[in-house]
Amino acid sequence: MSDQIIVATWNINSVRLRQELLFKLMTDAAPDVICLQETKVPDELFPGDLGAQLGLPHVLMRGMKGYNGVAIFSRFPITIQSGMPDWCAKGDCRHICAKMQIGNRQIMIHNFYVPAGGDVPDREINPKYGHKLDFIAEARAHFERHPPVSSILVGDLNIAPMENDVWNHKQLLGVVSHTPEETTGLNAWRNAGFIDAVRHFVPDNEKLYTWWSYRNRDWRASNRGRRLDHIWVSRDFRNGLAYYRILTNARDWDRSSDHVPVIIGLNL
DNA sequence: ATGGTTGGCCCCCAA
Repeated sequence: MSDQIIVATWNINSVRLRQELLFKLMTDAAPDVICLQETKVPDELFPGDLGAQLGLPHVLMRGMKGYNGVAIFSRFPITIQSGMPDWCAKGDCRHICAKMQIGNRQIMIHNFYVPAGGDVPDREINPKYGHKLDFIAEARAHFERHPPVSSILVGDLNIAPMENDVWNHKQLLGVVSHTPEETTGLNAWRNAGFIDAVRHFVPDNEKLYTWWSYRNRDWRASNRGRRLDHIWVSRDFRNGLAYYRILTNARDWDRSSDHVPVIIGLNL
């Protein structure tokens, strides 16, 4: 017998402002696990009973004042995995790792918020870009030293790695999120032991987006999207991949995030 | 080449 677990990832862009939208996510996708990025709230101010109200009572969070912040809501008990690296020694809140026991299987869930990287794709001029490249290089090195098993890695990775992960490949080659340095780095990280769970289902020549800028009058009409939000699974989970969903309609939810939820069903 | 919008917080920063 195999259990199926449904995992969602979403850059919610302030969990306090948009917590009501999580109930829509529950209605539409019935996830067992929700991983959030950009919660933008210190732990002591995190909405305390939100998880219980969602029916996902096991909650881990790592937040700070004003920006960054990640959280995991789960239907099943989870415990934090301690001893993870402090990426780029910044002490910021861009990663949380949970262990989950389902039956006799122990599953690891990594929730990442990769630095956006600023505007100029040159680390000499723009330290944020250097931070981003260093972050993904460290993450790659970590998973090469510790190859993932029974692991799910999700998050806003802030990189659209493939040509059809952006609305115009040539035009975005010099734009942070789609530069060759970033896409090469992200692919190397993934190849440390993961499969792109969404591209597992969707051919490379098909456009896929999870983010549309706020700076468009009509995001759906212009459709200048990028696929910045990802779900990867370790190679031992390949045969368990059951389905994926990108909740594009969430971009039209009331006061929406600029990112939409990405979901997979995984048979364990 | 530029501007466009949003959230958090304390007036400008990060995205």
